[in-house]
Amino acid sequence: MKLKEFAREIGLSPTTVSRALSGYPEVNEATRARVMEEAARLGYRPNINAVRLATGRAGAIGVVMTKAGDYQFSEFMSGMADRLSSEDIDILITPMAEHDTGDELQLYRRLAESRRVDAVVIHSPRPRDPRIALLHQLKLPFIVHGRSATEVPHAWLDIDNEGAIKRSTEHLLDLGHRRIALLNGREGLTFTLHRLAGYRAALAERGVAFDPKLVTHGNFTDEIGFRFARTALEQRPRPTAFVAGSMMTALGVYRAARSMNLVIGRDISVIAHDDVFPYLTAENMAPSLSTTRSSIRAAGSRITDLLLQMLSGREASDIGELWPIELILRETSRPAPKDAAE
Amino acid sequence: MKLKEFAREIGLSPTTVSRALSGYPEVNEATRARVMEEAARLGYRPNINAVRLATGRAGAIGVVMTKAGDYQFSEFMSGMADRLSSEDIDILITPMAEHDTGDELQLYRRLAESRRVDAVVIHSPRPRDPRIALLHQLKLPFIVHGRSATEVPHAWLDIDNEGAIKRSTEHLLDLGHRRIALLNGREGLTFTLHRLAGYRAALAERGVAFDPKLVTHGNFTDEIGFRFARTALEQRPRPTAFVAGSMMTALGVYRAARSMNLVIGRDISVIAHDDVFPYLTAENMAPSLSTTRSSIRAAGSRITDLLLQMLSGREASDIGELWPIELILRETSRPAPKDAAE
DNA sequence: TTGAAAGCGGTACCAG
DNA sequence: CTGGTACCGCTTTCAA
Repeated sequence: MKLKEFAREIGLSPTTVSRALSGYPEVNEATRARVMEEAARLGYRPNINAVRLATGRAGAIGVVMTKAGDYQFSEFMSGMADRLSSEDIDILITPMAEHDTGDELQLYRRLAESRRVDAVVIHSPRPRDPRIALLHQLKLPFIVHGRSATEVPHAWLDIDNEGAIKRSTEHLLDLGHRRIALLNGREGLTFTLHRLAGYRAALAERGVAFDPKLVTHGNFTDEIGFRFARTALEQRPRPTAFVAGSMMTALGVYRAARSMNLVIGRDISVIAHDDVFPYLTAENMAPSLSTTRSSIRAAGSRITDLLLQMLSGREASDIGELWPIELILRETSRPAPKDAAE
Repeated sequence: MKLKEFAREIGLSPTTVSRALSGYPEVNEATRARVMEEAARLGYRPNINAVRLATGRAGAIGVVMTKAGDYQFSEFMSGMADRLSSEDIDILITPMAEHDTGDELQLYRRLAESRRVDAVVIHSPRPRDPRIALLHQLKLPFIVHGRSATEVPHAWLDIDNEGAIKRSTEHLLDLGHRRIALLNGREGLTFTLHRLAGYRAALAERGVAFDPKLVTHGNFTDEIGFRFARTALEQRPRPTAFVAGSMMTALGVYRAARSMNLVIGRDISVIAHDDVFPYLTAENMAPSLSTTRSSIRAAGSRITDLLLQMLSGREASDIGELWPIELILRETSRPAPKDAAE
């Protein structure tokens, strides 16, 4: 059923019906009530594409999906979905094709020009991220999940990566550890740099020398966690503690330690960052894993909320949230073994 | 720039331009080439919402996202994205609100009536899944990821869950195991029933009695894997092998075994189903995990492909693919310990 | 508070 | 092979 038919059916003009259904103030309340009721009864629903053409709104928030599978992605999406379930807005996933890899900007440009989305979320920013300048220039509203040092004003939400890793490192130092390895994220990303900064700051404060051999960069996979931990543990003197970037890398560290007959929580301490997953929890690891934790799902929800605010007129430059991280001590953060103190 | 302007600019009618750009056959090739070129030069792009209104096509494939986070989701999505990256079709995620939980059908009905998607993917079907009848009736093209016993004709793609679990179980029986525990999926879902059938069939063939205490149902989380394995391993005689529904439950089984000082691959065998994740791999577990494997990403890709075929006219009832599963033996499937043979 | 009518930006039928 | 034009279904001035 279309608007015209429906309007005729209930003896009103399309105009009034449209206004009643869209919540315009100038409609008599009694009329509105009747329209709503009749719409429900007769099953009238506006054609979304017509609405979009007429209003120019797309009714969707865009997310670009990189080809690399990412286990955090679905949690973030769930968070977005939580917030959007009460709105008439969808999430539009734009696949990033292989050939876009070299030219990611082109993808964002097309997305903006196609007007398929009202706003987008930018993930994994770099300190000077060209996507930010581009979207700003194209005037497509966006929010950055993470942070960037670019001078273009923009909305962002980030967790305190520097503080989190600093705190983990400090805690391990307090426990007497001196050789602490860091499993960092992919090189060049802002959060990776922040984590490194937190790590170095903690060492510097305690007068512990920074050793680049104790730091690695890469994706958050068990494989990388394992390989790096193996290599690190083969050094002499070997590290007595690891700061792991994710639960997956922590699993790799566990495995490396076991494969060398080292006991996590005794010979080796570990503190990992936990994005909070429903299917893999730090409490349930053996031994239970000490973590800095922050729900990526909550971030997805809040980011969506902020984006909706921007679509209602809030200034992007007003928006910037830095979420603190809690350090949760469990069984894997223990005093450094005496014999390893050199 | 809009079609009219662009057409005037290059001295052609909107009609011809539209046809040239959309690949209609009746356009002179020279004209088409020129139009394409000029469009690129002048940056003309059709307004997607106008196209959708005029054609009635939505340009998107829908996926309903349940509130529960699911670590397989993003891999499946990646697969879809792989296939769609060469098409002008997006993925539309519809959040399932809390209040839809009791009435999921309503959500699909709204999705269909809103015409926001051209087709949808149905996940986690049940033997008599009402969504299938509904979408069939609403004439929204769809494909089922999994299987359903409903008589309504429909397209589907599934992996051979029954065969996979049967094979795992048989293999363990061949190795001398007699008390084999099964960590199954959520109750009521088709794949859960299929897996149970495979398990029971293998036992029956070998004349091993079925013991319901050795079977559990639930989400694929490390937590559930741990809890069930603990309980099972406290029984006397205890199980000597586990067939785990996922990598995550397998992690729980590992932990349970360790917590009881049992050695996986010696005291306890494990074969799990692996959906193939880039960040957590069976080879890299310690000990390396024997699995039945099947890429959920490949399934996402193929399902999308089939959906596109349906949108081009292929009959839904023609489509049904059952993917075989390979059993990959690694270190966790070993002969049953002698002393456990009773 | 309500209604008439002109867009929104394309597509596709019908002529030529 | 190209063009004129009536839609697609809703929103939003403008007028009453």
